[in-house]
Amino acid sequence: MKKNTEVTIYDLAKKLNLATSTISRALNSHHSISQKTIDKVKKAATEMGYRPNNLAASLRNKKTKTIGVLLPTIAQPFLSALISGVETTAQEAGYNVVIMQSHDSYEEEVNLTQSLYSSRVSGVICCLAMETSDTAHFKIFTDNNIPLVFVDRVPKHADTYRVMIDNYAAGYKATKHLIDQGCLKIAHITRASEFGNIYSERKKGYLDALKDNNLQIDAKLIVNLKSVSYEETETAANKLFNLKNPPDGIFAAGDMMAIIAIQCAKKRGIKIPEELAVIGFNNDPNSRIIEPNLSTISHPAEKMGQASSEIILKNLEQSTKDDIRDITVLNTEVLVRESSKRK
Amino acid sequence: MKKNTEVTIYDLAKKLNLATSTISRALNSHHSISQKTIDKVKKAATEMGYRPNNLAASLRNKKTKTIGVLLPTIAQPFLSALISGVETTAQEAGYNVVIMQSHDSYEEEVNLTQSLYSSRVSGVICCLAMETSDTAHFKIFTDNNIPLVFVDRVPKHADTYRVMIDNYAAGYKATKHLIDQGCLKIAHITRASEFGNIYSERKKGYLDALKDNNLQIDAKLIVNLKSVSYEETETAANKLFNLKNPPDGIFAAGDMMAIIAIQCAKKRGIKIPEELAVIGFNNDPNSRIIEPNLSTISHPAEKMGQASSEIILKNLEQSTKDDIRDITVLNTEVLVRESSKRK
DNA sequence: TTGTATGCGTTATCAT
DNA sequence: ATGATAACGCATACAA
Repeated sequence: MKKNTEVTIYDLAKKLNLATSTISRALNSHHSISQKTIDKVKKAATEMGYRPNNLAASLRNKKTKTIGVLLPTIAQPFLSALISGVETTAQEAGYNVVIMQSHDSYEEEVNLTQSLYSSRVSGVICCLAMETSDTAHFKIFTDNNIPLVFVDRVPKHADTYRVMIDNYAAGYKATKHLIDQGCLKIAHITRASEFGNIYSERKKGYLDALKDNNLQIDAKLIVNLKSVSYEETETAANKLFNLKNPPDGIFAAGDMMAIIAIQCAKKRGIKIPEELAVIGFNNDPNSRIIEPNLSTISHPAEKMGQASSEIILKNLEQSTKDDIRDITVLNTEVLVRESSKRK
Repeated sequence: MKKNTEVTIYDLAKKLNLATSTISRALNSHHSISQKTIDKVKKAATEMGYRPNNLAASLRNKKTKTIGVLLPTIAQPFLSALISGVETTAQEAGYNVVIMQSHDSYEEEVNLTQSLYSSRVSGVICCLAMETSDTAHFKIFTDNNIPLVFVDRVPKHADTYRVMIDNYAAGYKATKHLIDQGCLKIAHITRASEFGNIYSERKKGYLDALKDNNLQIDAKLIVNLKSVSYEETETAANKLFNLKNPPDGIFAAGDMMAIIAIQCAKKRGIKIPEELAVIGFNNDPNSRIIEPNLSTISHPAEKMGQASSEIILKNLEQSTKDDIRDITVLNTEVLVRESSKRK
């Protein structure tokens, strides 16, 4: 039935006739304090309803034990799984996670980096907004020795940690898989992004796989979407199917795009995978619900989150400043399901 | 090229020959400071690379401008949409959001409430863990005037804000819809939860709809799942279909359960919706990908998040302590799609 | 309109 | 093993 009374270490000190410094040390089980005192203090603390004030400790210690996560949105299977990985790992280490959404806006992202800095987060994990090309606003972190990890959508040039997959190799593998199924006219549906390199890397893989297998590159078979709205994707798919020379395979840079293309094809009576083999990217839950089940590229979202957290934590725990700003590349694999399995 | 130098208001004061209090007020655009001084201070601040330290301000003000969100997991469409709503609203008001996952464990939930309290969050939004029956660990918030909102999975008895849907009415509506389609033997697949009342409310609605329409209640047609794993749900569905008297309609308390049931039925050649009409709950993205498209109950996740945030914010902004711990009930509606549309 | 002084709750340094 | 005290960066009551 305690009310507004915030119990502090002063109250404990008064009650036990000890100094605040002793109380503080006892609460932290400092080795220089006798076990007897530690027990006594902790007992009194719970009795009096003492709750440590992290704010004060953080101010004093100049470290907050919270990791800032800045990403386009939470409401996307890949990103929410990534956050989940970040959060679980951080939580185990006693760190909190604050999350901010840029909504894919450069301007919001800039503001939020300020806000993260002002909150004195111990480390930052960021998946860049679609709009972002320039990453100068992250300099504030590196300048102030705050570990920074870019994940998935990473800048091309940056002397910071990066956690990613090999998008080029994945794009190549996906395309090669379709070729192995006998596809000769493979379309590519992707997102138009001027700067983000993940889609352009996937496309590069696609192009090289075609080249390496002596397949012709047809610009009409490459579609760049401005957004992944249902309408826009559907329109694009229909345009592909209406070509004089329609595709017999589609590599979509995301599962939703692939799924919409499949739905679209089915409406037109196109047989999948016989007439059209389709492969997506990400392994969203959706990919196992669409019929036929969608072949796709696994994307270790949760693991990427964990890896990012671990880099931050390692960097924070060890005082030895290693300036290795290295790149972590996680594996992907082709998941073959019914949408592309011809043999 | 600034290094470890943290610029504080002291530095600004020294530089401009002003008192720290003047600097502080100027930075906050306090009305008692001349515009000229305000401009001068702000200019110097940006020049010197000053960044406010929220930590210090929070300690001083005894308010952190952060909202704590405690829920089972992030990686679920409904919950990530909910968080998104919380976060967007909070962000607009200049509040941060820290997120913690209980992983549906009571023990973790208890620990995390402590941790949230120690972080001195300004308010708390919580969706209870599946395991949680007793909510005494939240008393610390109400005792200390920290606004607390339970959302979706709320405790039955609690003098705190609650944001939810009318699960009873929704269950009733869903069942009534199937009855309207001519179903006579309607099964109900739900989650076994001893305490959480959302599933039991939905079931109550189901039962009452049957009664009100003079349909017999058959215990064999009611399935309580321990988890929503694919395997367990599939087994349960098959058991239903193997009954002497199999159902001609299914009301599942979640979309995934409904989807698995549909997939299972299709494998057995059961025609949907002609032989079996199915309706789910939540309106997950998945529900529009399964074929036939799944009828379901809309669940305003994003809105629930917003509403929760707004309650916290309103409570924080106004100093007038209104002790109205009221319940916000949001609307749901039946979304009729192909899986249940018979006429 | 601006300045002085103090406290928010901790932890760390230096002493005892 | 324990104590006294300063400091973290900011905001406010009070004074001028």
